[in-house]
Amino acid sequence: MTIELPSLTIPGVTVEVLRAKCATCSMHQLCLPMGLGAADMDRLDQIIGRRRKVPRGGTLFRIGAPFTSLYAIRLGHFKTYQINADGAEQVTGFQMAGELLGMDAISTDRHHCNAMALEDSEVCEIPFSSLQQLLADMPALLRHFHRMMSQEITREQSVMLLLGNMQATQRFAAFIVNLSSRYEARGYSATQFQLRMSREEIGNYLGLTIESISRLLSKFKKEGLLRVSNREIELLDPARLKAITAGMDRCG
Amino acid sequence: MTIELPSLTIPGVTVEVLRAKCATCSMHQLCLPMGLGAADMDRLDQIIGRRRKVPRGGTLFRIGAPFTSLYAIRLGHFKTYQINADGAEQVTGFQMAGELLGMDAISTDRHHCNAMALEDSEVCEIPFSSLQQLLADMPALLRHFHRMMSQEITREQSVMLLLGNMQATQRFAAFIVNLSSRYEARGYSATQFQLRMSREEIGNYLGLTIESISRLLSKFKKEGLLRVSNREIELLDPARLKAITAGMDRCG
DNA sequence: CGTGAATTTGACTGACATCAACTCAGGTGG
DNA sequence: CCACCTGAGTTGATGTCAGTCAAATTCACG
Repeated sequence: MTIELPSLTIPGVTVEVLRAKCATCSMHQLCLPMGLGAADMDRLDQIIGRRRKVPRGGTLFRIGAPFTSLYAIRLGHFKTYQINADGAEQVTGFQMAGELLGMDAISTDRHHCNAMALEDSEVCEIPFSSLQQLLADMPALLRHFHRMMSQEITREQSVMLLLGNMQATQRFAAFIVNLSSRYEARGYSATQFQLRMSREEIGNYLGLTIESISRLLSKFKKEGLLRVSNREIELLDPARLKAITAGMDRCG
Repeated sequence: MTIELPSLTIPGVTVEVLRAKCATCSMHQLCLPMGLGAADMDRLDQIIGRRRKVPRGGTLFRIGAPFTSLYAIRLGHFKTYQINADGAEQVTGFQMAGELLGMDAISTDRHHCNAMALEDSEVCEIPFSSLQQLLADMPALLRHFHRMMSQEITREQSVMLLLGNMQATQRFAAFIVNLSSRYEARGYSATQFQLRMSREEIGNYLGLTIESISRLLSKFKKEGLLRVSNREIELLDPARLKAITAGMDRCG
């Protein structure tokens, strides 16, 4: 187990999490926050299934596929998306290393969304049946697992808020700020990072068109909020971006 | 324990659930689907805390309040809503008897949304610490609890789909169809029911204005899809409504 | 009944979508 | 090395769906 990451910001609260990771996989999200003893940690390590590489554009699981495992992202980025009855996609989230995929499939034993790698990525498979047995034995792990599912619920609620009553500018600022804080939590720069997703995917996620995203990027650039070069982004005025996110910025 | 409800439709799959309910409370959602033995059922009954009445317009819990219990709705209807940084509300869901409230609070031990009764209602308090102990002992209950949390995740994903890429007409049809199937699952009429929420609350939930909702109701009425009288609604052409929901209806 | 709140309806407006043309980056092959 | 190609992204002109504003109507309740 190696010390690695500083702290994780959960909407509203900052918790000390992700401080180390398993030797087997980067499962910060399952191993860590609850101070498991060494023996417990071993048991957890043992149920972690095979690692799996997913190439850029590759699919980790599809809607309707039987659910057997959760997936912890070791490396890379994913998007999850739903397919409407009329065939339209809706991106429901972007996931990065240290996050857990597949929790929506527990309800019916089938996946409810597709998960696609945005770049060459690697995941750890966690057979859910094994995990369940462990959960029954390890209250701390159980509690943490519940926190993770709950966190996914609150994440989605924020997206509902975003889609339901924010304007385009506010949505986009919120998106940038969210990415920024997630990279920061992982020990990366909060002000400089690469967008792993296309403008189209961002637009789809935010309920906007690709043209709108492009215009918003230009606007933010012009206003000195961002430096943009292709998918490389630098936040020049994080405070103001946060203000826009919060709807406290009326001039933009 | 009394036999009561037929079956519950989860998006995509129909599962036999909710077949009976506890004597203590109408906790279909926790007691039922996993064939608990009588002894287990007793233990579950014992941890159910006091019943609590919430009058119309009353608040069950507020954003930021410490999390101690989940709440099973015995009777009545609730709405949950978030408050934006700039004070705007966003309704994140409408809940009815047999549904569980408060799961979003597990992640940080604080509530992330407000829950307000839409009519005089009654809930059972389920102290989460007691529930956790039970979960460790009863694998079937544990599995079911996970299903419920997962179901909330998929529910929210559908709302994201709705807000992210449906048109007003489609959103509203989806809303009506969703209510209809939930009432049907509870043994009530699928074609005739009361809207417990105001036009404003519907609009807020669907990312539309109260005027738009009003116009949509009128439109559906004119097209012979609905009969509407105040908050009383009758579905005259459920099949066509479902078609609109699915985006398969281009004439509307 | 009467009063205020909720809802409906209509006219107008605006934010974002759509359509279309153009630019640019990165890869391929001559 | 450069011409070409392709797909991603940008920018501008125009259209439209739903929002805003305002007034009329209905409903709920004392």
